[in-house]
Amino acid sequence: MEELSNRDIADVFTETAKLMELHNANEFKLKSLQNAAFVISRLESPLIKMPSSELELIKGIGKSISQKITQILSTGTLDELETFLKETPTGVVEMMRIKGIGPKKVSVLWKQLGVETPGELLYACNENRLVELKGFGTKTQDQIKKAIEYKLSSKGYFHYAALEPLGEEIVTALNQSGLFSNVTLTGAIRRKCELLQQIEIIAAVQNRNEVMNELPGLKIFGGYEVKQIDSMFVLTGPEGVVVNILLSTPQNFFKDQFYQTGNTAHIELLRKLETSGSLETTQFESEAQIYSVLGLPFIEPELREGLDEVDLALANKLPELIRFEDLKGSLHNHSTYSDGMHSLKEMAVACRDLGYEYLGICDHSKSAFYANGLSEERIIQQHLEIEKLNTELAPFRIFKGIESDILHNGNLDYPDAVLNQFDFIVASVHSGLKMTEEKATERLLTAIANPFTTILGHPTGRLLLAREGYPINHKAVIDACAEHGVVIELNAHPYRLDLDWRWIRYALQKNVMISVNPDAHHISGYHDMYFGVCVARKGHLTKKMTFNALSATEVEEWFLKRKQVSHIVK
DNA sequence: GCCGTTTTCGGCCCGACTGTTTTCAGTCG
Repeated sequence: MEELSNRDIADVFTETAKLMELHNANEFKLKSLQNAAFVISRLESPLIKMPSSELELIKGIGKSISQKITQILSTGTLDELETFLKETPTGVVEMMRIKGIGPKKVSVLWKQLGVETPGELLYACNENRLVELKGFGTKTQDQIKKAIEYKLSSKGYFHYAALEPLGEEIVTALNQSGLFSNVTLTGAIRRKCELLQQIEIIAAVQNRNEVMNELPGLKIFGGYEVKQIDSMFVLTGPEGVVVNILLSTPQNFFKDQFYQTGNTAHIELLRKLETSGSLETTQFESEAQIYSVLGLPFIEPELREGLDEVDLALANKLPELIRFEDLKGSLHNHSTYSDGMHSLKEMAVACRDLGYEYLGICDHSKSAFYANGLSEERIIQQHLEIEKLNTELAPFRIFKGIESDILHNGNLDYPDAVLNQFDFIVASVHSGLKMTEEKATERLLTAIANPFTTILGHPTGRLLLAREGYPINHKAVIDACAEHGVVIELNAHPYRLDLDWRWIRYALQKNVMISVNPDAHHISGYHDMYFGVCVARKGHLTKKMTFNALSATEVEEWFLKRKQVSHIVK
């Protein structure tokens, strides 16, 4: 074992004191540890060289602490520390390392908000949950948010939504620089993968040497660290964002775009179709031409994952993918009735102005106390307001929905008589996220079988780069939705994208419709449906099978039919 | 838990800073 410095020993005491504070241990006991850490860190001579009998002579170190020092020197840790660590979720310990929050604030976040990882905390910041807590405010929330985002990005992965705007901005800047004849995104960002490690770009230029010196100096790359490997530039931004720019030529541009976009498996599958080096010798005018030479229709970038897209293309059975413009309404949105930022009317008007036919308002149900879930009285109040707005904004239509918590036993959150007052119900899990797969699946199956359930909300509860979803048997859940005519939500929040796109194919096989829901807590949240469409396309979703690509009339008919079923079953 | 004596228990490291307060609590180095 490496020799422990005074610094290391002090750190063990500091860490222990922090955990003691988190667990509300004796204030003065932990202060003595803090004090010991302070004294030790300022000590000139290394404790490891000191006879243990002399430890107690140091001011601030008594009998107990000198024994602790001895233990640290021989084992590298402390019994107390280990005990506290066992009693604390690792994510909570990690939260204490976030700059700006210490044990007191972490304790509030953990105990009052139920937040157990930095990722969940980031999500809570985005949902504006912290500002209401005592001792917290907007500035603290912003500061925490920034600190966590930085931490996450330093791990090397980014949410698609975090990099896409920058990617587009760089492509535009490169185009406008006049240095290149053609510029495009490639790789995972062009395939619209939900998580990205970098922004990949191809830029075509006739004379490579001309741009070599100029590219790093472009204004948009101010503050970037630049490395050049052959014809590839690797630029690292101040926030840790990595941008790879591959220099191509006008002649090879589409070929390079093609090779760089599909993942390795996709390219391998296509190489098998290649006859006598047809790709090597030919110059192409477009990517579509490349596929055509291979005897295939154009394969959309989102599909180039090396699954069965090449077989489908060979059989001419590629799906016609859903487009963002196909969406006709937005279901599952929040207002100030629960934890949204805008009033019902503001949400409705904004939705209408974006060109949608309808809005499904789904505030939280009563069990979601943290989100100001609706009591039965407030539901009545909200419904009156919706009716008034429906007259005012016609033909725009607001559907009365609720995001009903799925309770631990799988039941919904209101009695049937109350559930019956809604046009539709999104049933979601928000608590008890640590069930076994068997229990979590059983819970969902019960909720799906409930005749009032219209849409199953964010099926696994995952938060990308932040929290694993609870484990579920996807096939069993999708089968149940097929059996009971329940629509599955593709929650389009860029942290969720849940149902995972890899399961959409199975849902489609079972004839289960998918609703691309923004879960908007803010007017700007409607845009998230775009990210939902990105991954929905990866999952081969079509317009026909997209629930909110239906017109207001069709959706209304579906809701009515579904409600009739609930009466028959009863 | 440790210290320092008013020798047996009461008070405890510190100054700056920030953000949330309305007189202070929490964090940092």
